[in-house]
Amino acid sequence: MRDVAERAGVSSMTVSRVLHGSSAVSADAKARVLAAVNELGYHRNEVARSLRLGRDTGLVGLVITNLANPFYSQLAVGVESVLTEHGIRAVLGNSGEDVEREREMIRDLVARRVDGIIVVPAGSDQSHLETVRRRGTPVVLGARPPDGVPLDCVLVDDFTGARAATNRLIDAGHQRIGFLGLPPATWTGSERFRGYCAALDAAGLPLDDRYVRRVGRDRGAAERAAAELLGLRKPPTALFSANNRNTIGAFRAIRAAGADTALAGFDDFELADTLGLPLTVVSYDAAEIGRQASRVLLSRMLDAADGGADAPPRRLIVPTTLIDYP
Amino acid sequence: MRDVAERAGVSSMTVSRVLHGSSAVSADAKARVLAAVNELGYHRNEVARSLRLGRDTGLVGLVITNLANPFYSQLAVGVESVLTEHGIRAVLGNSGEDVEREREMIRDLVARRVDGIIVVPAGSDQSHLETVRRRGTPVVLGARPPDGVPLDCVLVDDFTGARAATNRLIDAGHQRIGFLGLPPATWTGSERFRGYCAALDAAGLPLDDRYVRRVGRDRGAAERAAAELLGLRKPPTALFSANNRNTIGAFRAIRAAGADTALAGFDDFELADTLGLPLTVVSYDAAEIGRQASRVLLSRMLDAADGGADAPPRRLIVPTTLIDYP
DNA sequence: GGGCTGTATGGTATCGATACCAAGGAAGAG
DNA sequence: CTCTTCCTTGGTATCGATACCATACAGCCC
Repeated sequence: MRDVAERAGVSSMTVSRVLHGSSAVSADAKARVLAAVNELGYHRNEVARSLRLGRDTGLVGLVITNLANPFYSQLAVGVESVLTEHGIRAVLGNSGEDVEREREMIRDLVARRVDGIIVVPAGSDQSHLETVRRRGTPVVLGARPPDGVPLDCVLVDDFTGARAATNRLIDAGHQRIGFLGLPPATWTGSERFRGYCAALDAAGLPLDDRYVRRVGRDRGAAERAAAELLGLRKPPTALFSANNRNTIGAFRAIRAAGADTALAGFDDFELADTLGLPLTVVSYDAAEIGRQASRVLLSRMLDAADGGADAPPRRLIVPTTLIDYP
Repeated sequence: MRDVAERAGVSSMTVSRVLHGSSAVSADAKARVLAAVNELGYHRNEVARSLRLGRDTGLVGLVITNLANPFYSQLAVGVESVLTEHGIRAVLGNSGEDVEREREMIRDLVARRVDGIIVVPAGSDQSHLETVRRRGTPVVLGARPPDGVPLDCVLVDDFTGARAATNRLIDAGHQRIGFLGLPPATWTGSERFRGYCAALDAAGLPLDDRYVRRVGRDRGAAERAAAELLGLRKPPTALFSANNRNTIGAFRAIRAAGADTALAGFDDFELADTLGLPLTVVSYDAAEIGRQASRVLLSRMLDAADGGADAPPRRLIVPTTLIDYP
């Protein structure tokens, strides 16, 4: 910057004013400064700027449990797109569902003085996130709810989506509908099961424990569980599966058994239209979770910069839609 | 830091030394400092540190063309995993295959004084990347080769993979093998076509232009092109498709036609084993590209810190393997 | 012309951590 | 006992940009 000032024949203050664009500078000086900037290919040093301002690094932390999962990578795309519009960059962290790694990453991001953090929390202990927020760095949760701490979050409408998919099966005349899903300890697993139950209940159908299997995220386990359901003396005529891995497992079991069991599942996936069986999926825009989380975070960052009020935590819900294949 | 120094009854220099861990500090002072750090929950301000050092922000830029594509998100996972081992974080940019956005992002990353940049270049004009490198910020290309500039890169072995897949078809006795692929202007498109040609050539089979279709990345277009090939008077008995979208399009066309055309394709994909037709795919570890790119970048960063030598650009190749489904 | 307002510009201190130099103190050698 | 040497510690300047205050000068009114 000193070089630019010297070349333009002004002081570094004038250069700063031109680049920052705040106070009045004569047209003449401004032109000379801009010319010098161009000639020297000068960039303002953002590190020094941040240090002086004591805030506004223009960086936001993004901690995700598993970036290789298309759901989360789309969420990241949504985050990146909104932040970029505001001249902010995301600093990436992949926690691999490990709370300890998440904790370290958050600690590191705070040391780097990021202006805010978006995190898909790996576990139910979120005390470190609340600590960070209380110290003045806004935190927004994506895809999973806060647990005992007052944090903003953006969630998929798991309950409504699961209920709608189950209703689609009920409307088609099915009365014995199996459930293939995640352990109830996870938010998503519990909400989707709740939607399934609510649909049965509203239709006056009984909830039969023999038709309910919790298998985790593993495709093979889902396939075996679905095969078991199909092998019952009085098998379900339809299955609702609570995520795409389970849906694929169920699909394989149905095809292997040569059954004509109807299938509906949470999560769209790329080849859903190519499998060759009728299939209903609950679809939603994963990037939208990221976009909304970013917008909430940006507004919190503005509040924080104004020394602002501690508004109560917000909970935003991204809607789902049903898609029927083929 | 001043607070910590005061509480521990030492100067800020001693605190710095304890945290940085370089010079000798008495066990007594060290203990008092660490206690004070714990009590106050102090983190070193990385912004100030970077400014003082004039380098070593501990940040690396990662500019990707399309993070929503599983190939690139896995590449990002590989990058992140290696960088994290070294206490470095990735700053994310999603260029959307737009050279202008890429250029702006690179400019921004330089202003933020990142220690290095990994980029999947969006276009053939890479002059801005070379400019950055010459100014002292190491740059490594992922998944696409440098074009007229001496940059390091990590590539998939497109040629060998395509040749091996085509050979698999030839070994099965096929003599009329169609090609479904990307426009030759892209590196990947050209290399994979070259592999296909080399396999035919080595087997003494003629290259027949009527069996070659370039369709881009669109699945529908691939499906139509494959249907055309199958509808020829003397249709190919096997198809090689140059990426997973094309493979899926070809699969749909084959199934729709009720043909028993053999199929081999570049890129593995999640449901390849569930489609129910025999299929050979060229598989590779996308995360490995990211890991290798990170390692090359780290070694360049060390060189740069040592004021080091300008070693000639390196080109690393990630191998492929054939997988036969089912 | 004196005093006043307002604009354009420069000087200086500062953000927080660290490099460099200097100095205090203890231990060991002669 | 003194001198040297090592070990530990503190003071000060510095990285680059900006907030704040001060200053210089032009234009205006009475």
